[in-house]
Amino acid sequence: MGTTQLESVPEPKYLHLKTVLSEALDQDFAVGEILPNERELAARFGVARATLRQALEQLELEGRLQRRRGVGTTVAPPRVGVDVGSASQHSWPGESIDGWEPVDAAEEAVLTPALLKLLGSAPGEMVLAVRRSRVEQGQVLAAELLYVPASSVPGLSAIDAPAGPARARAVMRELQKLVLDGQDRSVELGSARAEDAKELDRLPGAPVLLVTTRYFTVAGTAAVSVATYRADTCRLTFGDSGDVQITHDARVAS
Amino acid sequence: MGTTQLESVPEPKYLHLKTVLSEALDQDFAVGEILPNERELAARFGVARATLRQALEQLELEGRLQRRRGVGTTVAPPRVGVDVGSASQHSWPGESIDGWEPVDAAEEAVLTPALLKLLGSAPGEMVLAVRRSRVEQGQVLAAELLYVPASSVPGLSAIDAPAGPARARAVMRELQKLVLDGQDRSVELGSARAEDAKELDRLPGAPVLLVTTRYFTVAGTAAVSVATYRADTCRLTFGDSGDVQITHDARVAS
DNA sequence: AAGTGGTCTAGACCACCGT
DNA sequence: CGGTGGTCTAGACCACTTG
Repeated sequence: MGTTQLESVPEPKYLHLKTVLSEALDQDFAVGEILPNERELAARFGVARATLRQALEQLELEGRLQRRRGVGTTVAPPRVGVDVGSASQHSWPGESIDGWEPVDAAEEAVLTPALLKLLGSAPGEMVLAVRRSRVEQGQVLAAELLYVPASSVPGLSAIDAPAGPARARAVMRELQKLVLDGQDRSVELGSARAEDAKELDRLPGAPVLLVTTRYFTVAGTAAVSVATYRADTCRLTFGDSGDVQITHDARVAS
Repeated sequence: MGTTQLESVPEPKYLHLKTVLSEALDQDFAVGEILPNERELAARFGVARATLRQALEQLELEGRLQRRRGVGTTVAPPRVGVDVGSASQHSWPGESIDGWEPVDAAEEAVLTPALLKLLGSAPGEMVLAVRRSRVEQGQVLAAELLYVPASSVPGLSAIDAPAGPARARAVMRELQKLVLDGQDRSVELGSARAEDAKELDRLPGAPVLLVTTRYFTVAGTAAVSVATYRADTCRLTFGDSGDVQITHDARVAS
């Protein structure tokens, strides 16, 4: 008798904290609003900073918060719906106006075994790598590496544009002359390599969605794209009628 | 003078640790093999356990490791390619034999504002919720909640199967009589709710891939599915020729 | 009971951003 | 410069699995 056992399975502190914070975000904060700093929040809830951070981390993972070193923690807007192309269409990305910006093209292309397998090309064969980034409303949403075996695009050797965006654009133009026969795509969770992290304005190791696409012509695999999307801000859509909108009913900060 | 500045931008310890471990996994360990425990690993690398854990956490996130409380940390097999349906097909999931197992069906259906919006149905309307789980090779890969407005399926009220799998199966049968007019899909990162976590044999908060699908008939939105996939073990494929295989060249443990 | 990973603490210092 | 989030430490205890 006496002691009431409220929770037979006591919830970890950071999980409880997370739900409490989550509700507070819905009720007491507006999008863009800045939260009290971590030390103060921790004190307010009577936990160590590490515990508080564990809760914040998950909320950021879910796209509810945005944390920036030296600045603070702000309430994130609902995730952007990013169209990744309906699988029924089969088109090179960037054919219509959709935010893909060519960055550079290199001939080296560091090929992992996994990539070689995807390309289905002989080892030692020349493979171009085109770097592009997907920008929307001034924010970089994704960084892409497009691997193109030289053999799949005849006109490739004639390109003499200087390194940089111009060269990348030239490669894309050549590529888009090919008639696509099909494509397949896969999505998985990853963490940003240092290089991509910088491009995405995140810290290395930040969670990202890895979208791997193979482009086929009748001749075989014409190219493989590996696109790295910010997992915190992006919701990938595969719409055939793609106006899916999940909106939090949060007011906009003044 | 004297001190050589080796790294102008010193890499965080846990990141360096991660790459070291990653290489060790490729070279010195076989899939399924069990690693030394965290305390020993930390000591071996001369770091605090928390730091070691930060590295392990990311490797698990990338699907390289699997950690189980009370057991240990093992080398994970390459991610399973899980077909999520080609967007060009438009079929109810589970029409062919694909691992979806009905679990239960309830009439309550806790509807968040976001879900209501997705369903496009009037608030207060009756909405059924069908629980299913996707099992492959004895492992639960995903947990799904299928929301079905009663109004979209005429035969629904006639179902009198007892609660449990039988009831869920009956609802699915009714549903599959409807002719689909289209569907759209979105994928985003989330963390497992306690309920789903249990189903997926993970801890609450574990990273998951949230696949939201809307099914349309000519009459409008017929159903909305929210599927929660284990992000650590699953690679979602949207293949039209779906044999994408990214394999680590790791040997299988004896 | 012993051993594992999971949670939590109270501190310290560092890297970065703004003023 | 002061304030923010990011990294790191050395401990402690808890929850879980297995023999």
